[in-house]
Amino acid sequence: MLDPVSRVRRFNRAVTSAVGALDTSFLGRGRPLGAARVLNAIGHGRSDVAEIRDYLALDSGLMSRLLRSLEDEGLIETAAHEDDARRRVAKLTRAGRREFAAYEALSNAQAEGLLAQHSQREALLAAMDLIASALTRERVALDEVDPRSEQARYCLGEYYAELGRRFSQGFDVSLSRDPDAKDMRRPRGTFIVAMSDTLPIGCVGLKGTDHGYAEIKRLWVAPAARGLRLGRRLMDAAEDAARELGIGLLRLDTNSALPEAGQLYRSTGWREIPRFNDDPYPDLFFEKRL
Amino acid sequence: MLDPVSRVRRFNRAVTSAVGALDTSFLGRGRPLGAARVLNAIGHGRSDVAEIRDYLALDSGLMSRLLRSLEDEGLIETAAHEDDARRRVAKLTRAGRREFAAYEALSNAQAEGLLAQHSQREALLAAMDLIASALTRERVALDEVDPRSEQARYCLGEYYAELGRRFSQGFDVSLSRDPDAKDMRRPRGTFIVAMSDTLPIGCVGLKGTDHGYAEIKRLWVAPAARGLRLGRRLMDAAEDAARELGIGLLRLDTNSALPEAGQLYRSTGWREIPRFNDDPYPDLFFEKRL
DNA sequence: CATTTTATCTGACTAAAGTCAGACATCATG
DNA sequence: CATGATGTCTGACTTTAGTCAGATAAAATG
Repeated sequence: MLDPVSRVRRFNRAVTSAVGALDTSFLGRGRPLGAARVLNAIGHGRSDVAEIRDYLALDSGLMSRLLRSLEDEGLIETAAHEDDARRRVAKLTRAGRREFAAYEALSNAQAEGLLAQHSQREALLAAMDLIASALTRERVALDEVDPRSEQARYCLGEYYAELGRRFSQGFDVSLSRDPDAKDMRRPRGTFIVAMSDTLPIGCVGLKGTDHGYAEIKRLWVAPAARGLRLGRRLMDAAEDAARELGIGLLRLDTNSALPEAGQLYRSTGWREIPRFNDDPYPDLFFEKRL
Repeated sequence: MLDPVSRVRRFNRAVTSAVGALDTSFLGRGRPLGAARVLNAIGHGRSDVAEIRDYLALDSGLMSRLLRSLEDEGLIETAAHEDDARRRVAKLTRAGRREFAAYEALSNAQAEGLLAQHSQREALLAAMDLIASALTRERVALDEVDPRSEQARYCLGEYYAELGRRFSQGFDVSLSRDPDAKDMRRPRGTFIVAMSDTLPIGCVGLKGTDHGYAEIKRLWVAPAARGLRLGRRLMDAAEDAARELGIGLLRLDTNSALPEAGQLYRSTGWREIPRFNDDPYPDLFFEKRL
């Protein structure tokens, strides 16, 4: 009763019935699940018919019929794709948006019901984040985004909060050398976030300088996503971007209060060098030639 | 992207596809899911046909056909129930046990695959326990068991380990007044474990004495199950058992290093009394008249 | 012991999901 | 611009799941 596999299987059973309950509530809107799923996929912004078919793993014949039935209900409209008249795009009508909103309300109610079952909400949410990150591990997308984008700002906020917790003297962004956003945009540098589904779970910045090297900044991995080797993937992506931009030398600074970071650098070809800036927070400095 | 409901829904999506993958692998054995589910229910020890039907929420007609198809495959045998010839009981044949083992292997492989996705196995397992406990909250069964049973011994082991962590001086069972198992069996007392599915997640002992009162001992709730008001449910069950046994006065001892326990007692009609034993660990003593 | 209740089974049915082959229009390529 | 590839659609089909109304036999009840 204690072995890991039984614990996972107990989790599976618990979660299966919760998921089944959502399906049942979806059926309450008088439409087969297949049609409801297509409607929801369109509502969530998937317009390309081929993409929906792929996402829901549907046969093209079945997909076609489901679209027809939604059209007959007056919930969607389809049209030929602008660039390729073989492809079709679907969008919700006014009635479709209403119906989609009703499904959204059901999903939200289920999610809230699930949360309400536990008085330690934050613990439950953290556990869910951890599991969702583990399960979607191979579907984590590394996206280059603007360092001022919502995703980037979220990651940086979490990063600063974590430094505040980990440094004995706390962390104050204004004392640190805050990189200029334009140094982390192409062609001088870039900013990469790791997205699991719709949640940012890690980031790294590549900051261009005028001193013949670029710097790696703001490497962060969400607590729920640790253990997935995401730090390494982010670093690899940043180094790839640097190579693309013709950068031959990288530097970074870090702090010995973050031992896992130092270990990552050492194991991936970085070598320690003397201090190369006067930022008060770092006490370890690394360099890597590409 | 940060609000609790989106986090829950992200978790739902992640988990749905993992669960779907198991169904798909079950289909790989060339049998519809309905039949596979019935076979597995029988394999897991459910023999009574009515019980299986109830568990899987199947119509009696459908259930009957599924049993017939498994019988035709030579995987199960059915017979009339010993005590009631209307009822049927099903059991696996030799071939059925082989086939069941194959399904078990698939389930175990899926569970292991899921675990392998995360290098921090313990963190992942703890998160799964937490979620499974929250989701099966209303299905937690309070069972009276022998204090020497496997479930009871597991709970006590966890309980002692936790005391060791929470007491600054550690905890050594041999120094404490370890209750005799026979004092926690009917008719002198009882021992109750809270079972979530197959996992014990809490316990409490009612220990009979010869001094005109009974004692509450070993109240424990697994970390993953805290916040579900399980402690209160266990105490209620223990008090109910005491009333059944004709016990009019209850006492217990606890330690101020366990503040949540003290709070529970105070809020449920217990009043503090002077020390009534010489156990070195407790420093708080309570009494409740039933 | 007659009557009612219960557990299972059978036949007849429907709905939903999924499969497959071919038709058709459009696009990409040499 | 002929040819093959691609994306969608339609018709014909099967499988799976599920429903419902009796039929039957065995308890339970008065």
